[in-house]
Amino acid sequence: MGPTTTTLADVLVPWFRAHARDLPWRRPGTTAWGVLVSEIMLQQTPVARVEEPWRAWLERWPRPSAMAAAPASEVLRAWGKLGYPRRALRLHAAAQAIAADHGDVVPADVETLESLPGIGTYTARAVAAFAHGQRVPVVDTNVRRVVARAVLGRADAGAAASRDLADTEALLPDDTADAATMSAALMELGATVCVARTPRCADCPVSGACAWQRLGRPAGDGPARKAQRWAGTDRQVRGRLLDVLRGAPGPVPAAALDAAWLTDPAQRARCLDSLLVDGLVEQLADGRFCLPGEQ
DNA sequence: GAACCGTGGGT
DNA sequence: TACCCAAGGTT
Repeated sequence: MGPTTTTLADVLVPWFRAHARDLPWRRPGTTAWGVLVSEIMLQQTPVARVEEPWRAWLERWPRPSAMAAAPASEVLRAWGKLGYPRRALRLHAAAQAIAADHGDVVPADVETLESLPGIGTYTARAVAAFAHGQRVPVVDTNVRRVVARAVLGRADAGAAASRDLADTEALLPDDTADAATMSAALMELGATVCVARTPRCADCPVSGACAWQRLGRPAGDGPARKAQRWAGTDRQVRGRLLDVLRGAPGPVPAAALDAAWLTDPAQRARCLDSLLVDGLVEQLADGRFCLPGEQ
């Protein structure tokens, strides 16, 4: 054994205990189901927009079996405008699988979690670590950015790679409980201090050990991400169509959807078809359209 | 690996 | 105003 050295975890774990935001899904007593719901809602959606819907969901559907019993239409309405509604559909399907195949208990095993709809590399490990206390690396966009800067000395994380898991696993303390806290701390640092656009290095607990800082904060290689377009995209049109159906009490005539996008009828038709393919919309025998399972 | 999938707040 | 970005997953 050589001389003991201060690790990133030695600094970040205490920092997290002192500075962590009081988010509802972090409170004692939160179930694994509650953690899973929060993780799905937080996929590409900011924390501030998730807090209220999360509370409402857990009150209405406190267990997977409760949500599994609800029609998909109600799940989509409760999802509201959180975005990417396929996430809601997959969460509904995951709840049905958990209720039917796992005794209404959210699995703790990463592989089993990954086999559920809508649960990928990140979410499976987040649930394993934050809900079940396992010592597994949890790598999201925040963690990749913190590791890129503090450890690798780069301005930004590149594209996600399989290597990310090993890079992060190396930072976890041996103690299982501390490892989960470290993962939460890395995410918290990336979300509140080591942010993408204008990092607050003056307030950073690890700036003294940061490789990017040591190198003089070199600039990145330009835009790491492609600009997201929005106006006129299929995503916008699909959003408009679904918004009509969410706002209606039941099935609507085709004309109601036509009115939602007059700019380009061909695009509107194509988007409606893709929503049908995705299972986000259904058509009744009488020609009207509705949310799935509604009738 | 890249494109696609919503929505809205921050700068 | 435009553009950036957000606790990703699936194809």
